[in-house]
Amino acid sequence: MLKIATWNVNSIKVRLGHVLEWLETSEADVLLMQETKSTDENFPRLEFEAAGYNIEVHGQRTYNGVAIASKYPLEDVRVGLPGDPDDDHARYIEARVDAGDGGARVGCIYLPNGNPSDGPKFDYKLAWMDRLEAHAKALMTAEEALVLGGDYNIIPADEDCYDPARWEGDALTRPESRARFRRLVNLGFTEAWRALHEQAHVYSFWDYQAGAWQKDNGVRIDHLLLSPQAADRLTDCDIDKIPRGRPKASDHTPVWCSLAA
DNA sequence: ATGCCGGGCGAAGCCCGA
Repeated sequence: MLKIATWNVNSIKVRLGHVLEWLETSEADVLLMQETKSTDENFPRLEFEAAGYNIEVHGQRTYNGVAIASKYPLEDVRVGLPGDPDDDHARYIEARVDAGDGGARVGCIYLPNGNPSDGPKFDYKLAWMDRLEAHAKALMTAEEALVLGGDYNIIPADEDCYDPARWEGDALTRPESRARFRRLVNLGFTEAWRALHEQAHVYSFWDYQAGAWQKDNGVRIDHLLLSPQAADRLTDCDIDKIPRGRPKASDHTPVWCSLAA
C-alpha cells in the first residue's frame, strides 16, 4: 500500500508543526507540498528527515516553492516543468518513489492561479497548462504508475464550488482553463477523488476571509491525477478536513489516495 | 467583496493568493 497526499501548505515555515503532525497521524508515505515559500537553503529538511522522510525541494524566495517528502527513497528527481527556459517560478518537481513493485512516479504541481483574467497572469496559466499537458503526455509513454498531484487552481465543474455564479469568469472556472484540464485528464488520467465519490460541494480550499471556512464556502482545486497503471491500484481517496479547522491553518487541506502494492 | 485574512519581506506598507 502506498499512500500519497497533496497539500498546499502556504508557507512551510509557518506550517511545519501541522505538516509533521499530519504525517504522523495520516501515516502518508508521500506528501506533495506546494507554496512552501522557502528557498532550498531555508527549507526545514532536517525536521522531515528526523520524522523518517526523505525530502526533495524546488524552492524560491517569497513565492511558490514545491517539495516532495517520502518514506521511501526518491530517485530520478526532476525540477521545473519543461518547455520554457524563461519561466522562473518554482512550481513543479517530480521523482520516482522507490518502493519496489509498489512504487510510483509522482509529480508535484503548483499550477498558476491565473487571475485576473484576462491578462498576462491568465496567459501564463494557459501556457503553463499547455506545457503540463505536453510533459504529461511524454510521461504517459512510460506506461508506469504515475500520480500527478497538487494545487491545480482548477474548479473542474460547477458542483465543485459553493456558488458557481460567484466564480463565473474566474480563472479557476474559465472555459479555457477547464478545457485544458479536461485535455490533460483525457490523456488517460483518473481524477482520484471524483472517481470514488459522487457528492457535490466537497472542497479542499476555503478562503481565510468572510468566514468562508465556517460557512463551508469552499472550492475543490487540489487534485490527484492517476495514470491507468496507478488507477488500477486505487483503493481509497479522501479529503482530510481536520487540518483546515486548526488554529493558524493553511487555507488548503490535504487530499490523499492509497494505491495497492 | 478583483482582498474582509494571512504570509513574505522587513520593519511600514505593499505584493500576492483564489
